[in-house]
Amino acid sequence: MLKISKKADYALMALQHIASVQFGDVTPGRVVNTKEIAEEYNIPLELLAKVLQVLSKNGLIESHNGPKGGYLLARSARQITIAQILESIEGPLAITDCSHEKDGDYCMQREHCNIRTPLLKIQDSIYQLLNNMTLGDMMGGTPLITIQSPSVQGVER
Amino acid sequence: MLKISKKADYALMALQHIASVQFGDVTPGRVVNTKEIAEEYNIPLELLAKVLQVLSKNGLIESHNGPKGGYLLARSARQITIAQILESIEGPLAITDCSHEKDGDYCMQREHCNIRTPLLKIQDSIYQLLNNMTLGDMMGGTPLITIQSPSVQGVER
DNA sequence: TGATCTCCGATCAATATGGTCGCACTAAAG
DNA sequence: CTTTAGTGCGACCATATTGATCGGAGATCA
Repeated sequence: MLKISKKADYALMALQHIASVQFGDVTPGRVVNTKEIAEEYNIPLELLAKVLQVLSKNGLIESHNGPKGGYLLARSARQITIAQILESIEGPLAITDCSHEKDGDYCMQREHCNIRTPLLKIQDSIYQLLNNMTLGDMMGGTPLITIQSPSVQGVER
Repeated sequence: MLKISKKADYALMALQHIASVQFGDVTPGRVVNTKEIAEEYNIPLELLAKVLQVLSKNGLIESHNGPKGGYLLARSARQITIAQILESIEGPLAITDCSHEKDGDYCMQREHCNIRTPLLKIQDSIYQLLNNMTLGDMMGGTPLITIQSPSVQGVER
Protein backbone atom coordinates (compact mmCIF):
# COMPACT_ATOMS: atom_id res chain seq x y z
CA MET A 1 0.00 0.00 0.00
CA LEU A 2 0.96 3.65 -0.43
CA LYS A 3 3.32 2.58 -3.16
CA ILE A 4 4.88 5.22 -5.36
CA SER A 5 4.94 4.55 -9.09
CA LYS A 6 7.92 3.31 -11.03
CA LYS A 7 8.01 6.53 -12.95
CA ALA A 8 8.58 8.32 -9.69
CA ASP A 9 11.24 5.80 -8.79
CA TYR A 10 12.97 6.44 -12.08
CA ALA A 11 12.73 10.16 -11.56
CA LEU A 12 14.44 9.90 -8.20
CA MET A 13 17.21 7.70 -9.56
CA ALA A 14 17.77 9.92 -12.55
CA LEU A 15 17.90 13.10 -10.51
CA GLN A 16 20.25 11.54 -8.03
CA HIS A 17 22.49 10.50 -10.88
CA ILE A 18 22.44 13.86 -12.57
CA ALA A 19 23.20 15.58 -9.31
CA SER A 20 26.09 13.27 -8.50
CA VAL A 21 27.66 13.80 -11.91
CA GLN A 22 27.09 17.51 -11.90
CA PHE A 23 28.54 18.10 -8.49
CA GLY A 24 30.86 15.12 -8.35
CA ASP A 25 34.67 15.18 -8.45
CA VAL A 26 35.20 13.39 -11.75
CA THR A 27 33.52 15.50 -14.39
CA PRO A 28 31.82 18.39 -12.64
CA GLY A 29 29.38 20.38 -14.72
CA ARG A 30 28.96 17.68 -17.36
CA VAL A 31 25.52 17.27 -18.84
CA VAL A 32 23.92 13.83 -18.69
CA ASN A 33 21.84 12.36 -21.46
CA THR A 34 18.93 9.97 -21.22
CA LYS A 35 20.75 6.99 -22.68
CA GLU A 36 23.49 7.10 -20.08
CA ILE A 37 21.02 6.96 -17.22
CA ALA A 38 18.87 4.31 -18.85
CA GLU A 39 21.82 1.99 -19.33
CA GLU A 40 23.30 2.60 -15.92
CA TYR A 41 20.10 1.68 -14.09
CA ASN A 42 18.41 -0.64 -16.59
CA ILE A 43 15.49 1.67 -17.18
CA PRO A 44 13.53 1.50 -20.48
CA LEU A 45 14.90 4.36 -22.52
CA GLU A 46 11.66 5.80 -23.83
CA LEU A 47 9.95 5.71 -20.49
CA LEU A 48 12.82 7.46 -18.81
CA ALA A 49 12.81 10.03 -21.59
CA LYS A 50 9.21 10.84 -20.83
CA VAL A 51 9.91 11.12 -17.15
CA LEU A 52 12.77 13.51 -17.77
CA GLN A 53 10.62 15.58 -20.09
CA VAL A 54 8.08 16.02 -17.36
CA LEU A 55 10.73 16.97 -14.86
CA SER A 56 12.07 19.47 -17.35
CA LYS A 57 8.66 20.95 -18.02
CA ASN A 58 8.15 21.34 -14.29
CA GLY A 59 11.38 23.23 -13.95
CA LEU A 60 13.37 20.73 -11.93
CA ILE A 61 15.96 20.15 -14.64
CA GLU A 62 17.10 21.99 -17.74
CA SER A 63 17.38 20.31 -21.09
CA HIS A 64 20.03 21.07 -23.70
CA ASN A 65 19.24 20.06 -27.22
CA GLY A 66 21.37 18.75 -30.01
CA PRO A 67 24.46 16.56 -29.93
CA LYS A 68 26.35 16.65 -26.67
CA GLY A 69 23.04 17.67 -25.21
CA GLY A 70 21.49 16.34 -22.06
CA TYR A 71 20.06 17.33 -18.73
CA LEU A 72 21.22 19.51 -15.90
CA LEU A 73 19.73 20.33 -12.53
CA ALA A 74 17.81 23.57 -12.72
CA ARG A 75 18.90 24.52 -9.21
CA SER A 76 20.98 23.21 -6.36
CA ALA A 77 20.27 19.73 -5.07
CA ARG A 78 19.42 21.18 -1.68
CA GLN A 79 16.66 23.25 -3.21
CA ILE A 80 14.90 20.28 -4.75
CA THR A 81 12.69 18.45 -2.30
CA ILE A 82 11.45 14.91 -2.59
CA ALA A 83 7.90 16.21 -2.48
CA GLN A 84 8.56 18.40 -5.52
CA ILE A 85 9.93 15.47 -7.46
CA LEU A 86 7.10 13.11 -6.60
CA GLU A 87 4.38 15.67 -7.20
CA SER A 88 5.98 16.63 -10.46
CA ILE A 89 5.55 13.07 -11.71
CA GLU A 90 2.45 11.82 -9.94
CA GLY A 91 0.45 14.94 -9.38
CA PRO A 92 -0.51 16.49 -6.06
CA LEU A 93 -0.08 14.41 -2.96
CA ALA A 94 -3.50 13.22 -1.88
CA ILE A 95 -4.00 10.30 0.45
CA THR A 96 -7.73 10.47 -0.08
CA ASP A 97 -9.89 11.61 -2.96
CA CYS A 98 -11.84 14.19 -1.04
CA SER A 99 -8.78 16.18 -0.10
CA HIS A 100 -8.84 18.38 -3.14
CA GLU A 101 -12.35 17.88 -4.41
CA LYS A 102 -13.72 20.69 -6.48
CA ASP A 103 -17.37 21.61 -6.23
CA GLY A 104 -19.71 19.28 -8.03
CA ASP A 105 -17.31 16.45 -7.45
CA TYR A 106 -18.52 15.43 -4.03
CA CYS A 107 -18.08 11.94 -2.76
CA MET A 108 -21.15 10.01 -1.77
CA GLN A 109 -19.92 9.56 1.76
CA ARG A 110 -19.27 13.20 2.37
CA GLU A 111 -22.24 14.17 4.49
CA HIS A 112 -21.61 11.66 7.23
CA CYS A 113 -17.93 11.26 6.59
CA ASN A 114 -16.14 10.88 9.85
CA ILE A 115 -12.61 10.29 8.72
CA ARG A 116 -11.95 13.28 6.53
CA THR A 117 -10.32 15.51 9.09
CA PRO A 118 -7.97 12.93 10.56
CA LEU A 119 -6.92 11.78 7.12
CA LEU A 120 -6.10 15.32 6.11
CA LYS A 121 -3.90 15.62 9.16
CA ILE A 122 -2.04 12.48 8.21
CA GLN A 123 -1.67 13.71 4.69
CA ASP A 124 -0.22 16.93 5.95
CA SER A 125 2.34 15.14 8.06
CA ILE A 126 3.49 13.02 5.17
CA TYR A 127 3.77 16.06 2.99
CA GLN A 128 5.94 17.82 5.51
CA LEU A 129 8.12 14.78 5.78
CA LEU A 130 8.67 14.66 2.04
CA ASN A 131 9.05 18.37 1.68
CA ASN A 132 11.71 18.59 4.34
CA MET A 133 13.98 16.13 2.63
CA THR A 134 15.92 17.27 -0.41
CA LEU A 135 17.77 15.64 -3.24
CA GLY A 136 20.91 16.80 -1.48
CA ASP A 137 19.99 14.72 1.53
CA MET A 138 19.78 11.66 -0.65
CA MET A 139 23.23 12.08 -2.13
CA GLY A 140 26.36 10.19 -1.32
CA GLY A 141 26.88 6.65 -0.17
CA THR A 142 26.14 7.54 3.41
CA PRO A 143 22.60 8.72 3.76
CA LEU A 144 22.49 12.04 5.46
CA ILE A 145 19.09 11.61 6.97
CA THR A 146 18.40 10.19 10.36
CA ILE A 147 15.02 9.61 11.82
CA GLN A 148 14.25 11.07 15.21
CA SER A 149 12.07 8.25 16.32
CA PRO A 150 10.10 9.73 19.19
CA SER A 151 9.51 13.12 17.65
CA VAL A 152 8.39 11.97 14.26
CA GLN A 153 5.09 10.84 15.63
CA GLY A 154 3.27 14.10 15.23
CA VAL A 155 0.43 12.70 17.22
CA GLU A 156 -0.67 13.60 20.69
CA ARG A 157 -3.04 11.51 22.67
CA MET B 1 -0.07 10.10 -5.52
CA LEU B 2 0.26 7.94 -2.43
CA LYS B 3 -3.47 7.47 -2.52
CA ILE B 4 -5.04 4.83 -0.30
CA SER B 5 -7.67 2.59 -1.86
CA LYS B 6 -11.39 3.00 -1.44
CA LYS B 7 -11.57 -0.29 0.38
CA ALA B 8 -9.25 1.15 2.97
CA ASP B 9 -11.40 4.26 3.11
CA TYR B 10 -14.46 2.13 3.69
CA ALA B 11 -12.66 0.15 6.36
CA LEU B 12 -11.80 3.30 8.25
CA MET B 13 -15.34 4.65 8.04
CA ALA B 14 -16.85 1.36 9.10
CA LEU B 15 -14.54 0.91 12.05
CA GLN B 16 -15.12 4.45 13.16
CA HIS B 17 -18.85 3.84 13.00
CA ILE B 18 -18.71 0.56 14.86
CA ALA B 19 -16.57 2.12 17.54
CA SER B 20 -18.85 5.11 17.95
CA VAL B 21 -21.91 2.90 18.30
CA GLN B 22 -20.24 0.45 20.61
CA PHE B 23 -18.85 3.04 22.95
CA GLY B 24 -21.39 5.77 22.33
CA ASP B 25 -24.04 7.03 24.74
CA VAL B 26 -27.13 5.95 22.80
CA THR B 27 -26.93 2.18 22.48
CA PRO B 28 -23.65 1.07 23.99
CA GLY B 29 -22.60 -2.47 23.28
CA ARG B 30 -24.92 -2.87 20.30
CA VAL B 31 -23.64 -4.89 17.37
CA VAL B 32 -23.65 -3.26 13.95
CA ASN B 33 -24.49 -5.09 10.75
CA THR B 34 -23.15 -4.47 7.29
CA LYS B 35 -26.34 -3.04 5.87
CA GLU B 36 -26.55 -0.31 8.46
CA ILE B 37 -23.08 0.95 7.66
CA ALA B 38 -23.55 0.65 3.92
CA GLU B 39 -26.70 2.76 3.99
CA GLU B 40 -25.35 5.34 6.37
CA TYR B 41 -22.31 6.07 4.24
CA ASN B 42 -23.54 5.09 0.77
CA ILE B 43 -21.08 2.27 0.37
CA PRO B 44 -21.89 -0.66 -1.98
CA LEU B 45 -23.14 -3.37 0.34
CA GLU B 46 -21.25 -6.34 -1.06
CA LEU B 47 -17.97 -4.50 -1.23
CA LEU B 48 -18.27 -3.35 2.34
CA ALA B 49 -19.13 -6.89 3.35
CA LYS B 50 -15.90 -8.12 1.88
CA VAL B 51 -13.93 -5.41 3.59
CA LEU B 52 -15.47 -6.32 6.94
CA GLN B 53 -14.73 -9.98 6.36
CA VAL B 54 -11.09 -9.19 5.87
CA LEU B 55 -10.99 -7.04 8.98
CA SER B 56 -12.62 -9.87 10.86
CA LYS B 57 -10.18 -12.44 9.54
CA ASN B 58 -7.33 -10.20 10.61
CA GLY B 59 -8.67 -9.99 14.12
CA LEU B 60 -9.64 -6.32 14.19
CA ILE B 61 -13.35 -7.01 14.61
CA GLU B 62 -15.47 -9.94 15.74
CA SER B 63 -18.38 -11.25 13.71
CA HIS B 64 -21.60 -12.62 15.16
CA ASN B 65 -23.64 -14.83 12.89
CA GLY B 66 -27.36 -15.24 12.45
CA PRO B 67 -30.21 -12.79 12.84
CA LYS B 68 -29.42 -9.85 15.10
CA GLY B 69 -25.83 -10.58 14.20
CA GLY B 70 -23.23 -8.05 13.24
CA TYR B 71 -19.78 -6.78 14.01
CA LEU B 72 -18.02 -5.66 17.13
CA LEU B 73 -14.55 -4.28 17.77
CA ALA B 74 -12.21 -7.05 18.81
CA ARG B 75 -10.41 -4.75 21.21
CA SER B 76 -10.49 -1.19 22.43
CA ALA B 77 -10.40 1.60 19.89
CA ARG B 78 -7.15 2.84 21.39
CA GLN B 79 -5.50 -0.47 20.66
CA ILE B 80 -6.30 -0.39 16.96
CA THR B 81 -3.85 1.70 14.99
CA ILE B 82 -4.42 3.21 11.57
CA ALA B 83 -1.45 1.25 10.29
CA GLN B 84 -3.07 -2.00 11.38
CA ILE B 85 -6.27 -1.13 9.58
CA LEU B 86 -4.60 -0.07 6.35
CA GLU B 87 -2.21 -3.00 6.27
CA SER B 88 -5.07 -5.34 7.00
CA ILE B 89 -6.79 -4.23 3.83
CA GLU B 90 -3.97 -3.30 1.50
CA GLY B 91 -1.12 -5.49 2.61
CA PRO B 92 2.17 -4.41 4.09
CA LEU B 93 3.12 -0.78 3.80
CA ALA B 94 5.76 -0.45 1.11
CA ILE B 95 6.56 2.81 -0.60
CA THR B 96 8.84 1.04 -3.00
CA ASP B 97 8.90 -2.46 -4.42
CA CYS B 98 12.35 -3.35 -3.23
CA SER B 99 11.54 -2.81 0.42
CA HIS B 100 10.40 -6.36 1.02
CA GLU B 101 11.81 -8.19 -1.93
CA LYS B 102 12.42 -11.84 -1.40
CA ASP B 103 15.40 -13.51 -2.98
CA GLY B 104 15.06 -14.17 -6.67
CA ASP B 105 12.80 -11.18 -6.97
CA TYR B 106 15.46 -8.57 -7.47
CA CYS B 107 14.77 -5.38 -9.27
CA MET B 108 16.82 -4.57 -12.30
CA GLN B 109 18.09 -1.37 -10.82
CA ARG B 110 19.29 -2.92 -7.62
CA GLU B 111 23.02 -3.03 -8.20
CA HIS B 112 23.47 0.66 -8.75
CA CYS B 113 20.39 1.73 -6.90
CA ASN B 114 21.10 4.91 -5.07
CA ILE B 115 17.73 5.69 -3.60
CA ARG B 116 16.93 2.54 -1.69
CA THR B 117 18.22 3.59 1.68
CA PRO B 118 16.62 7.05 1.77
CA LEU B 119 13.32 5.63 0.59
CA LEU B 120 13.35 3.05 3.33
CA LYS B 121 13.87 5.82 5.86
CA ILE B 122 10.89 7.70 4.52
CA GLN B 123 8.82 4.57 4.57
CA ASP B 124 9.75 4.01 8.17
CA SER B 125 8.72 7.50 9.14
CA ILE B 126 5.35 7.14 7.50
CA TYR B 127 4.81 3.83 9.19
CA GLN B 128 5.53 5.29 12.59
CA LEU B 129 3.14 8.11 11.87
CA LEU B 130 0.35 5.70 11.02
CA ASN B 131 1.17 3.33 13.79
CA ASN B 132 1.09 6.01 16.43
CA MET B 133 -2.43 7.08 15.61
CA THR B 134 -5.28 4.90 16.75
CA LEU B 135 -8.93 4.51 15.93
CA GLY B 136 -9.56 6.15 19.25
CA ASP B 137 -7.72 9.25 18.09
CA MET B 138 -10.02 9.49 15.10
CA MET B 139 -13.19 9.43 17.14
CA GLY B 140 -15.40 12.32 17.96
CA GLY B 141 -16.00 15.54 16.10
CA THR B 142 -12.86 17.17 17.37
CA PRO B 143 -9.80 15.47 16.03
CA LEU B 144 -7.43 14.60 18.80
CA ILE B 145 -4.29 14.76 16.77
CA THR B 146 -2.12 17.79 16.36
CA ILE B 147 0.91 18.08 14.21
CA GLN B 148 4.14 19.21 15.77
CA SER B 149 5.39 21.06 12.77
CA PRO B 150 9.10 21.45 13.39
CA SER B 151 9.71 18.05 14.92
CA VAL B 152 7.88 15.99 12.36
CA GLN B 153 10.62 16.51 9.85
CA GLY B 154 12.72 13.58 10.89
CA VAL B 155 15.50 14.87 8.71
CA GLU B 156 18.80 16.31 9.70
CA ARG B 157 20.89 18.17 7.30
C1' DT C 1 -38.27 -24.85 9.66
C1' DG C 2 -37.95 -20.50 7.75
C1' DA C 3 -35.99 -15.91 7.89
C1' DT C 4 -31.99 -13.35 8.58
C1' DC C 5 -27.55 -12.79 8.79
C1' DT C 6 -22.38 -13.68 8.01
C1' DC C 7 -18.98 -16.19 5.12
C1' DC C 8 -16.49 -17.27 0.92
C1' DG C 9 -15.20 -17.66 -3.72
C1' DA C 10 -15.65 -16.60 -8.61
C1' DT C 11 -16.24 -13.17 -11.83
C1' DC C 12 -16.49 -8.77 -14.49
C1' DA C 13 -15.73 -3.92 -15.80
C1' DA C 14 -13.21 0.28 -15.29
C1' DT C 15 -9.22 2.56 -14.47
C1' DA C 16 -4.27 3.31 -13.83
C1' DT C 17 0.14 2.03 -15.00
C1' DG C 18 4.18 0.53 -17.44
C1' DG C 19 6.00 0.40 -21.61
C1' DT C 20 6.39 1.32 -26.94
C1' DC C 21 6.47 3.77 -31.39
C1' DG C 22 6.95 7.44 -34.71
C1' DC C 23 7.98 11.89 -35.99
C1' DA C 24 8.99 16.88 -35.51
C1' DC C 25 12.33 20.08 -33.81
C1' DT C 26 17.03 21.81 -32.31
C1' DA C 27 21.75 22.39 -32.04
C1' DA C 28 26.55 21.12 -32.59
C1' DA C 29 30.18 19.37 -35.89
C1' DG C 30 32.12 18.75 -40.20
C1' DC D 1 24.49 23.98 -45.10
C1' DT D 2 24.03 19.32 -44.48
C1' DT D 3 24.46 15.55 -41.39
C1' DT D 4 23.71 13.61 -37.09
C1' DA D 5 22.86 13.00 -32.25
C1' DG D 6 20.01 14.44 -29.22
C1' DT D 7 15.46 16.24 -26.95
C1' DG D 8 10.18 17.25 -27.30
C1' DC D 9 5.85 15.45 -27.85
C1' DG D 10 1.77 12.92 -28.56
C1' DA D 11 -0.63 8.81 -29.71
C1' DC D 12 -0.91 4.13 -28.65
C1' DC D 13 -1.29 -0.71 -26.54
C1' DA D 14 -0.89 -4.44 -22.93
C1' DT D 15 -1.34 -5.65 -18.48
C1' DA D 16 -2.16 -5.20 -13.49
C1' DT D 17 -4.85 -3.35 -10.05
C1' DT D 18 -9.02 -1.90 -8.25
C1' DG D 19 -13.93 -1.31 -7.60
C1' DA D 20 -17.93 -3.58 -7.85
C1' DT D 21 -21.23 -7.68 -8.53
C1' DC D 22 -23.29 -12.23 -8.15
C1' DG D 23 -24.48 -16.82 -6.19
C1' DG D 24 -24.61 -19.87 -2.85
C1' DA D 25 -23.12 -22.26 1.67
C1' DG D 26 -23.24 -22.22 6.59
C1' DA D 27 -24.83 -20.22 11.13
C1' DT D 28 -28.24 -18.66 14.37
C1' DC D 29 -32.52 -17.49 16.42
C1' DA D 30 -37.64 -17.14 16.66
